[in-house]
Amino acid sequence: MTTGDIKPAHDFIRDIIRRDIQTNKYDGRVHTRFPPEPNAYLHIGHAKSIYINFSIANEFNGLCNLRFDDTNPTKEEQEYIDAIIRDIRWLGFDWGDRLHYASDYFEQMCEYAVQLIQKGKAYVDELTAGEIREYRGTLTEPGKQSPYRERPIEENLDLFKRMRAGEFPDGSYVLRAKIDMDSPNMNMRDPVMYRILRARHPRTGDKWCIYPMYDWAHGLEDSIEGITHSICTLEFEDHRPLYDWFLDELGIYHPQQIEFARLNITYTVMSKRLLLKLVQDKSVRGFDDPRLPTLSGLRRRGYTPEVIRNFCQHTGVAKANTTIDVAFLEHCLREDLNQKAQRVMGVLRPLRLVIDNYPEDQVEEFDAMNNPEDHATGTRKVPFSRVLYIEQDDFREEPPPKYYRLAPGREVRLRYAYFITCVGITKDERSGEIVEVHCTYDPATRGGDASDGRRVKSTLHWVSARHALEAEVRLYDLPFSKENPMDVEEGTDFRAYFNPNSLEVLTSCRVEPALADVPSGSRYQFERMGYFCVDPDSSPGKLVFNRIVSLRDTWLKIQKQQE
RNA sequence: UGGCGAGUUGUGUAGCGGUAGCACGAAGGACUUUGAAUCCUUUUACCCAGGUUCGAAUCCUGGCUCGCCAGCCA
Repeated sequence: MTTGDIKPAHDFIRDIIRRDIQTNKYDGRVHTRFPPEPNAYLHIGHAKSIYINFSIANEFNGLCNLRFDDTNPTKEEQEYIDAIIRDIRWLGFDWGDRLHYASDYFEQMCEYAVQLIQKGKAYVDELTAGEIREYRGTLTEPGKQSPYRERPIEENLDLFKRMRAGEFPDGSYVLRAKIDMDSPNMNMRDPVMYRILRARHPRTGDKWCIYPMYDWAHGLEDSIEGITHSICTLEFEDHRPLYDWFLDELGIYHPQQIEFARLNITYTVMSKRLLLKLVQDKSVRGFDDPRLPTLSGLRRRGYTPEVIRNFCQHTGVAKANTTIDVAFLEHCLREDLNQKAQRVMGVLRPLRLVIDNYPEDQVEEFDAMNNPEDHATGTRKVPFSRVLYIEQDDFREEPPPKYYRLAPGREVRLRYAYFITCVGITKDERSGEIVEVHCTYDPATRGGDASDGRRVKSTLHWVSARHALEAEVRLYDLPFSKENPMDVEEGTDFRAYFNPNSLEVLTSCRVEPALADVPSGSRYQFERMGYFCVDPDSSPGKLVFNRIVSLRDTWLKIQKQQE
């Protein structure tokens, strides 16, 4: 697959928009928006929505707004506003001067509410929350009308004014739309429009003590901003008749809502509420934990914005609920990083290797390619000496079938350096653990080629013990052990499937000296091991890398087959 | 047993009355100074049953299955 290709974007949303342009429905205009509630960090599911809204606007010469849906101050915080802005910028999207807030429209919304009251289409109710729930009926039984439903218009006007003025305690009154308590659509059974809520709002402070409900506010926000296509997720499908009702009763500009299926990925959870739980119970270290599908987590892990954009583009847009295989995300990662990441040698689990016939004090430098996918990146020098570290996995005393790496008596290549042959091992007398491998090298293979045409079956990465830098490497595995962690057995919680081995910290890794001053966030391929990103915890004295993703590993597959 | 929506290979997606395509995955092979990358080959699908039609994944009818909805959350 070539995720870099430009797909002739053709999905049901773009079909609708093309049709609307042809019929001149909105004077040919296309104006979308991404409307997050600032109550949590964004995750890759949001990235899909962001991608759809911004790229559609871009494709059709339209605009896309960023609008915070800040209608519930009990859950929303400035920290989230800041994080969301940072994440969308990082993804590479720009909303120009069109950063809006639902709270900018509170006054206008109140005026609309008064209009509805005046039309006899809204009333102040004083049923308790519990009573409202009872009166609403169930999915199969119709609701009952509130005894306050037929209050005179003047009284409603007065009460609503006093609700706003702060004359009543929290929860004592609500403003409800007067629609249809018998509707088979629960959303139409006189939904609440305003509640009394004394909470400090991140932007309006204590100015308001009544706040609009999402269902009331959302359609108005889109209308006020002149949005043409209000793209949202499937669960809002049966709210659409309600938005339509509000807009039509008010007689104001009417965008078209289009719903698409939200993104799911195997072995993770894609819900703000659940991600918050993992953070709160310290299963992970924060919203930016590299195991989480949050944008800040993926960024810290080492994802590039391009990976996420490609992924979003190629997962498509549809109305059927689907779950993408996490392997596809990893594919997108490797595809991008393979092009971009500088190659380097790093040993994760070091095993001492001594070249018996190499002069004690000699040091050589070999030229290593920075990126074979991009020769313009040039080469660097890698020091070589008598004592090296190789990967523990790259030596077996008793090699299994199809194992090509180093074993007693076997010859392999050290990348860019020499052919070496294993001539012996040293074991710890007590534990029996191999502590050192002894080899001889063939000076005629300098640079890694045998002039006599001799071949070896494998090439190992290595670092010079004297020159290597110590590093910490954090290995990540899937955050959950179950394909769908939401599919919980009774009495358990999705956290029962949290993968306790999703983080493994290796503290005695060795990397080549070229990595001495790497900046936080830079990405490398440790040859044969995977892609790694410098963590913010890293410093020149104490390097810390996150493994972004391993390389595809054929040997691992062979081993699994052999089991 | 109310309403809304959705069913194309293991996964995701195309198709819009005329040979079911693409990508991921999987399996095999070529190449290889990364068991990577790259290249080649193979593999499996139209939810079911009727109907319309020369011809149906596509249109019609009926069923089945799955998702969402009973916050003063969004």
